[in-house]
Order: sequence, then C-alpha cells, then structure tokens
Amino acid sequence: MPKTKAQGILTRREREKATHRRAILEAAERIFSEKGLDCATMEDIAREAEFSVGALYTFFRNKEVLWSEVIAKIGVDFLAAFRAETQAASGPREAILALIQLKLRYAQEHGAFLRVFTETRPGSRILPAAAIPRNCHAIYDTYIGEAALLFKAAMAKGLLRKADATYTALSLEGIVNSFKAYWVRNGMELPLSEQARLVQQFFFTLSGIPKGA
Amino acid sequence: MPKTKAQGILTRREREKATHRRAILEAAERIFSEKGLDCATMEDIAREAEFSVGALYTFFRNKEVLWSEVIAKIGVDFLAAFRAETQAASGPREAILALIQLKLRYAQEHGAFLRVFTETRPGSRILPAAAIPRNCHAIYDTYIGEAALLFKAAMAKGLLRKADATYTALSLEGIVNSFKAYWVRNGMELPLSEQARLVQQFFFTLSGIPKGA
Amino acid sequence: MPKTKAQGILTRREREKATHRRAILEAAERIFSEKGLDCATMEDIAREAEFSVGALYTFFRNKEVLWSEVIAKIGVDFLAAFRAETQAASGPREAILALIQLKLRYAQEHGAFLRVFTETRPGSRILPAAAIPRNCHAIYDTYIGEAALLFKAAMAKGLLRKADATYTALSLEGIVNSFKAYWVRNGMELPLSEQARLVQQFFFTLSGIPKGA
Amino acid sequence: MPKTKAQGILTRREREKATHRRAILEAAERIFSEKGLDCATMEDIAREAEFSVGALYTFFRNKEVLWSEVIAKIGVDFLAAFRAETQAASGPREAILALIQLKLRYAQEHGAFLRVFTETRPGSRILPAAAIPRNCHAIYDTYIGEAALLFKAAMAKGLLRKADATYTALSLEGIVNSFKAYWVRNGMELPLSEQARLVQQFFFTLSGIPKGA
DNA sequence: AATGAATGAGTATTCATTCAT
DNA sequence: TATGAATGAATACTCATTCAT
Repeated sequence: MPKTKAQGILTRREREKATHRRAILEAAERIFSEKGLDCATMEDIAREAEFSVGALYTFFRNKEVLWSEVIAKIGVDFLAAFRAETQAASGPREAILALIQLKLRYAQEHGAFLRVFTETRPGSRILPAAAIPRNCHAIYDTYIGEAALLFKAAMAKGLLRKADATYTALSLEGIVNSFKAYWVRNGMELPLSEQARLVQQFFFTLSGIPKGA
Repeated sequence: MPKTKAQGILTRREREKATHRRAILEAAERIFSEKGLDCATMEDIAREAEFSVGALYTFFRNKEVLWSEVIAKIGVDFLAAFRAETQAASGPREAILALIQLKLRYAQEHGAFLRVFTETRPGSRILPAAAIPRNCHAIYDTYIGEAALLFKAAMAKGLLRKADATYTALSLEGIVNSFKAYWVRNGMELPLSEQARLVQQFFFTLSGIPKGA
Repeated sequence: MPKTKAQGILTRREREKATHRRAILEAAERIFSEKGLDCATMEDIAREAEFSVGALYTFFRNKEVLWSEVIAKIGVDFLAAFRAETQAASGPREAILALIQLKLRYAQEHGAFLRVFTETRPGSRILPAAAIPRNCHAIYDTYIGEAALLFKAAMAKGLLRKADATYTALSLEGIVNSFKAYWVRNGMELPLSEQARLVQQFFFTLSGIPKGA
Repeated sequence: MPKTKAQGILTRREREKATHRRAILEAAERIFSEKGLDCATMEDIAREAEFSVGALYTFFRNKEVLWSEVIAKIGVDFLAAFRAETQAASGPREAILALIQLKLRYAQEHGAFLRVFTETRPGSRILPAAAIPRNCHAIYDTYIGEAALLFKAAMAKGLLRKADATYTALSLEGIVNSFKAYWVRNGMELPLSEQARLVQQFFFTLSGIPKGA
C-alpha cells in the first residue's frame, strides 16, 4: 500500500504512470488514425508506444476502451480549442474563420478521426454495438450547439443571411468535410491557410450578405 | 463442346451465370451495407446469397474485389440515376431538387455506402492499399463534374449566386451528408420528402438569389 | 445444396465428415486424458488428430463443447458397456465382477476421465460455470441407479448383506477408485484381472455373506 | 546490522515474516480451493492476502511451490489432527468414527483439496511434471499406514471382519469420498454429524461383525 | 521487505481462401 | 459450375514472473 501523502500531490510512481498512459494514448491515436479501429492491432500500438502489449492492458481494459478514450480525448480537446479560439476572436466573422481553421487543422492532424463523431454505424467487429459514439455524440452535439450560437450572433450582426442556426452550423461542417475530402482525393496539398481562405470565401459567398445589400 | 452461337446471344448457361453473379452482388451489398467491409464475412454473404462460399470465388477473385464491385455498381447506378433524373427535370431548379432527393434516397437505402466514395483512407486489413477507391473516385469525380454543370446552368439562369460551380456542387454534397447524419444521430425519422424539402429550402436560402433581387 | 437422397443413406461426403469428427473426438480424448481440460491446447489436439486447428472448430463450437462431447461419449459408452456386460452375466455375482472389471478397464484406458463424472466443481478457466457436469451427472446417476438394482438382486439372492442398495453401489465405486489410485501412486502394475480379483475378493469379504452363515 | 540474538528467539522482523507467510498461505488455500490450481491467479491470491503480487514471490519461488506448500500444509495438518483425534478416542470403534468425522470435515472445509492427495496425474500447465504429489503422497501414505494400524486393532478386537488392513483403510477412504461427492452432486446438505453417522453405519454394516455372530 | 508496473510468451478463436469432388 | 470441408495465419487478451524503486 502506498504511503499516505498529501492530496493532489502525485508520487513519482504516479507521475510516471500518468506519463505512460498518455504516451500510449498518443501512440494509439497515431496508429488508429492511420489504420482505423479494425486494422490497427494492439501490437502495432504497443510497438509505436514502445511498450509491451501487456502494458496496454494495464491502462485500458481492452481495445475498444482504448479506442473510445482516444476518440473522447480528441473530442474534448477539440471542444476546448473551439471555445478558446472563438472567444479569443475579435468578432463573429473572425470567430467563424477561427472555427474553419480549427476544423481543417484537426482534419489534417487527426486524419479520419473527426469523421467518427458523425459516424452513425457500429464500426467494429469486436464490440458490435455503437457504445462508443454515445459519449462522442454528446460532445459533438455540444459543439454544434455552441457553434450555432456563434452563427446566430453573426446573423444578428448582419454578416450572414438569417436561417436556422443549427442547420447553418451543420452546413459549414458539411462544406469543410466535403472540400477537405476533395482536396485529399485529388492530391491537392494546399497550405492550411489557403484551405481556410477558400472555405471562408465560399461560405460567405454562399450565405453572406453582400456589403451593398 | 459449346455450340456455336451468334454474337450477342447468350446461352442458358451464360444467362444463368449472369443471374447468379447479380444475385451475389446484391446479397453482398445488403451485408456490406449492414456490417461494413471488415465485419462482413464471406460466409455471411454466401448465406444471404444462398450460395456456397466457393461460389463467391468463382465470380469474384477475393473479398476486396467483391467489395469493389459492389461499390462500383452503386456508383454506376447512382450516376445513371443522376443523369436520368436531372435530364428528366423541367429546369435547373427541379434538377437540383431531384439531385437532393436522389442523394437522400441512396443514403437511406445504401447506408454508409455513399460515404465510401468520399473516403480517403484504406479501410480494410486485407488489402491495405487504397486500390479500391481508384475507380470509385473516377465515378465520383464524373458525377461532381456533371453536377457542377447543372449548378453552372442554375447560376446562368439567376437561380444561384455566382460562384465556382465545382465547389458549389461539393457544398451541396457536404450539406446533405451533414444533415442526414444529424437526423440519423438524433433518431429523427423524417420522411424522405420532408428531408429533401429541408435541404432544398436551406440550400436556396443560403445560396439562392431572392426573387426580388 | 446437396442433391436429394434417400433418408438414412449418407453420401460419401457425409460419411467422411462423420469419420473425421470421430477421429477428432478420439484424439481429443487422448490429449484431454493426458493433460486435462486446461493444460490441453487446441493445437495439441489438432496435431494428434492430424487436422488443422480450424478443422476442430468446424465440428465443435469451442474447446468446452469438445471437452463436453468427449466426456459425454465416454459416459454413454460406459453406460452401454455396463448394460451389455451385466445383462450378459449369468448371475448377480458374475455381474458384479463384470462391473468391477469394466470400471477398472475404463480407469485404465480413460485415465482421470471417469473422475470427471464425480467432479463437483468447475474445472475450467474458460467456462467458469459447471455447465458440463449437468448432462454427465445425469448419465452417472442413471448408472448408479441401475447398479443399485444389481446390488438389490444380489442381496435378494443372499450374496450380499442387506443394506441400502444405492449406498452399496457408491461404496463399490469408492473402493475401486481408491484401490486403483493406490496402485497407480505406488507404481504397482498389476494386470487388470488381478486388480479385479483383489477388488472383488475384498468387496465380498467386506459385505458378502459367508457361505456357511 | 542484525543484532545478535539467542537461538530460538525470533526478532520482530522474523516474527512478522512468519506471520505474513502464514497469511499468504491461508489466502492461497482459500483461493485454490475455490478455483483450483489453474484457474486461480497470483493476483487473486495477492488480493485475498492483502499483499502485492511481488510479496508472494518473496515467500514462494513460484506458483507451483505455493500450491505445493498449501497442499503439504493441509496434509500435515490433517495428519496431525488424525493422530490427535484417534489417540484421544476411547477405543478403535470411536477412533474410526473420529476418522470419518475428520475426513468429512476436511472435505467440507477444503473443498476439492483432499482429492489432490489421491490425484495421479499432473494437473498444471506450468509445471507439467508430477513434482508436487511426491511429498504429498508420502504424507498420504503415512496416514494410510497409520489408519491401517487402527483397523488392524479394530479387527483384533472383533469389531471388523478380518481382511488386509491397508485395503480396509483404502476402502473407507473410497466410501467417504464417494458418499460425499454423491451428496454434493445432489445438493443434499446434511449436517456433518449426520453424514458421519451414515458413513459409519454403512461401513459397519458392510464390514462389521454382527453382535451376535 | 514490499510494491506494482512492465514484460512477453502462450492460447482460443476467427475467417479469407483453396481445392478435391 | 458449385460445394463446403480444411487450412493456417492473424490477433485480442491473460497471467506468471521480474525488477527498479
């Protein structure tokens, strides 16, 4: 039994354990985002993390749990970044641009992962149920809800045409995904800033209100 | 010894073979769209098709090929339907509505399948390469190209704001996908017609040009 | 689908399948009786049967089922042999001798297997429940019940002291097991006939009624 | 530096060590008798003992050794109890009853453990050899030898029919085991005293000499 | 001595694919 | 052509054992 210690103070042992856990999670994310849940093997992940297979199971009960934690981590991180960046923006227009940039950056860095949040079917032969999406969907819905508020503000300011805010948020989601996939499929390696510019320009052309109107 | 036959005339043997092939393809589509490439087993498909596993291999070299043919079939069918329905439409506005309805119907009937066409990563532990998407991407690109022409015509008629036609096509794609996923995730079982109405209304609110402008 | 055939007539395919199934069952029995349920591996059994591991699963859903079928087979065979041999005996005394010989022979040939029938605890890390013994216990109880009738007849004929017939049957069971284990532990390799003679002599000394009484 | 100490006087350290060792042994017995050698894990035992896994290895080289010590402890305890209780008995008849009670009590408390002493085959995938039984068999043989003397005395007193004393001892062993297993299998939860009465009555009916003979 | 995280060999099970009939 | 039994490589997960602290 560990010796008594002040609360909140982690022993070296505990700090190390936390570090290792994080390392495994990060390795898992790299492997999963490269191969997907089914194609990634626990051995792949162990090798990437430079741990033994057994170690993975010290931290995560099984592959599904590991997957689910990876997903949740990305979702939580994304939500936090979304809040931070939109609040830091000087106005609705800038916040929308920040959102576009964020989505593109995450799509770039986390591969097919973001898609998981909008996935509507099982996706694993191990756990046939859709247990994972549950918590993910909640995070995603929160994000969409907050994004909708942002669009509402933009509409109030006369930056966007008036329309249902949630559907507007979903529209931007869909447009970013669609454009991004198009660029990847066609091997167009535009810099992120250019990608963001294109999406923004297009979105405002579509739904923006012309200056002189 | 097969009897000599006029070209274009199929023997009973050949007709049967074609029928069997089609039956397997259809069974495979049902199973794949329910379980996905990795979770579906060849035995599942054989059972659904009421053939033996061996029979599957007489028609399709391996699982990947079968998958790829299923995908291609859907793509080809979709493209044909797209052409038929847009050409039958009385004008660009009606053609766009037809396109929306078609996409929603396919999403409904073919589950996550359409997503495959925009998929940018492997997806199977068997053939890790992205060999499949190749032909699929070609079909998809053709479709996007033709849809772009449709949007160009709509812009020329003053129905839509002027913008890059391809990106406009991609936008509609993204919006339909996004909305559809949202409805599925939230268990909203709207009738297809209502779904189409919502998408259309929204798309035109976004990028349409008000009557009086 | 196999062509229609007269009922009860097996095709070559079916005959072969039955043969293979039997071969696997026999190999499994050899391995299980040498190593026990937990120590025996499916690969051991496959090697012994000269089949692939996969083949084992064509016939038996999993290791537990295979084990359980092996057990059941031995139990059923034993019961059949018990009935055949006791009915063939010229009288109760001879029937009891036949029973003793049979038990000793089975103990010899099937190793620790018979013990399974009297096992009262789980016995496998795979299936923690005691699902297997269920059917086995039924077979064993049937055997004990029929053996009791035999002892009742022997008592009626004045060959054995009067006592509860079931407990008498259990007593003989216990004595045979105990003696057999003793001989094995001490490396005494008596011929079966001698083993039977010793048990019989002892059992009748214990519970028989002296001629002159 | 350990302080010098008189022989036979244990330091606190040594006393504690002995206590811990005993605690582990007892925990191991509980777990082993519940799950058996193969199904019990070192972690199960550690948890039950409220020690770490590592601690188990400071006292016992490996699982087999721990198992073997547990077995030996039970055997040694049993032998001691057997000697104490039979010597305390007022005569052979009472001693035999005490023996029956003792065996039934041990069977009750130690589950399938006693069976191990008559086990004639390996029993673990770890150490495939039969190394363990060695010492156990010696203890068991000693017990059987001493029990035989007891039966010899009973025969001399005219309480039992004359027969080989060792086989008589083995017979009682077998009868107790057989009856006990029968009761457990059939869910009969007789009190120990009733169990003992039944065995005793039966044993004497079988091999006792009627009063009037 | 005690801890418990890390190791990695071992095993049941699945499933795409082949091939004799 | 069609069958389906047989193959065997692949993989998630377990657990005895070690060892740095």
